[in-house]
Amino acid sequence: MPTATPRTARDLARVELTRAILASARAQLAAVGPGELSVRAVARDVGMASSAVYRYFPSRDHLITALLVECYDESGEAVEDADDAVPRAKYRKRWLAMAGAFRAWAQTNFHEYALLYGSPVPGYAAPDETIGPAQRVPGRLLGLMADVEAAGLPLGPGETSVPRAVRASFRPIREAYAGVGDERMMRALTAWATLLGQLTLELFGHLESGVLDYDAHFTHMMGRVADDLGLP
Amino acid sequence: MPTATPRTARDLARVELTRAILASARAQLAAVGPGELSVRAVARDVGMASSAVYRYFPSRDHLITALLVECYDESGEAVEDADDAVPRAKYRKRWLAMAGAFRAWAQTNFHEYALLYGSPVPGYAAPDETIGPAQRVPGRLLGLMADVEAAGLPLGPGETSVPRAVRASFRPIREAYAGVGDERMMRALTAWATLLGQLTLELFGHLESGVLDYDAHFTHMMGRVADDLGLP
DNA sequence: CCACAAACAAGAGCAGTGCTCTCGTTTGTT
DNA sequence: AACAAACGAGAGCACTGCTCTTGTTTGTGG
Repeated sequence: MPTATPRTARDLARVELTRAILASARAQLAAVGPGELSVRAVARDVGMASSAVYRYFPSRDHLITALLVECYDESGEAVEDADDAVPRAKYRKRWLAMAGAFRAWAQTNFHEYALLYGSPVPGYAAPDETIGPAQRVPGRLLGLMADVEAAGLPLGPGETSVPRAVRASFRPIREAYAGVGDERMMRALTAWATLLGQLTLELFGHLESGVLDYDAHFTHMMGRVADDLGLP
Repeated sequence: MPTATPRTARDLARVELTRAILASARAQLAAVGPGELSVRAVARDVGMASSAVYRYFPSRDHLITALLVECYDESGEAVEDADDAVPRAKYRKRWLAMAGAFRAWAQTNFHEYALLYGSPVPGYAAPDETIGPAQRVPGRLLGLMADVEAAGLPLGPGETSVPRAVRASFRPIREAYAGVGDERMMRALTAWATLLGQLTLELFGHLESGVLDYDAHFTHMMGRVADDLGLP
């Protein structure tokens, strides 16, 4: 929802300052992590009293919400760009490009990744305005699945039947991505879980004494996931 | 490393109070999440000045470390118990039991799960004493793999060759679980990522508007992972 | 042009935090 | 009995999110 065009100088100053506050908060996020984000530090950074910041963001949680959508959008755009840079019919390459782009974004934006996919910030319930941006990344992955399905590509071996209860369970997703079959949908959801789990393991240090070459490990694992997804 | 048997009354009081402090912190963790854990609140709870707590835990981080090992051990014990309750040769059932027990522990100990597998606590580097307990859960999963390998069970279809670089990359794990082949090891690591990723998605609310029946979804997904692991 | 209300910025203040320092007391050992 | 170590409590520092009050700036309707 784009803000109405600022008519008065005050309106302009408001959007400018809002942007500056958000930018400062984002810069801090690069250094300290979501829980340590300090409104007072942001205020010092943009050069005003801490109480003045509350004119623009009524609470710290509102600031975090803004950061949340910004980061969801940023990561979403990163994987969309990566997807768009690959010919539409090169399905496997698209998947690998998206997974790689997502990982690259997470690596260079560690605290932002933690904000999005790590522990939820305490006492904070994500408002509805975040669910749209939050679904950009998994949405693109399912978009790839829809393309594959439309192309009539066969699934790999190991076709398990999806029980009725499970099928009914992800009906909300099914409706948003009609055309993707149950089996493929189930594999796509598993792929998303694997991708996120692997990134969590890697970035949060759970493989520290077990895996040496994260790049090779990740690439190979995503290739296996591509196999499971039936991407040629 | 068990503490030396307390000889004097003071030593006894010390282990008692240390336990009480840890218990209070753990109780708070059930309510508020790792980042909100307050030393002062713990002090109030056990009925002493906040400064006195620092005689037992030199910093908040040390307290968190103690909670970390306690929770790693607790979750590890939960999956070990689940594993032990199933006949050794019922491999598939063992996997499903472990995954289910791990999920159950995570569900009933949300903040503890967030502490272990969510965003790392800021400015905190997990000391070496945590890596042992941290590997109990994935260790048991790999233990199952070793059993399967020893039984000579074949792997399912889709045998991908593990590149040399990847094979060399998880050499530390290979050495700890000798006997597990590269292919099976790689699948086990993928299974672990999938399990953790799915739990993260589910518990941290990323499936909120997409999946309705978490139980059915999880059980089915873990069954698919069992297929991939070649568990009959 | 002027009055008026809304938006704004700043400062003080509240209740809370992790942590340190000091002080007097208790405890165990020599 | 003497002494050092461990202990508990309190005050204090620097910090946090947030609120309230005060005085100023800005845009607008008469």
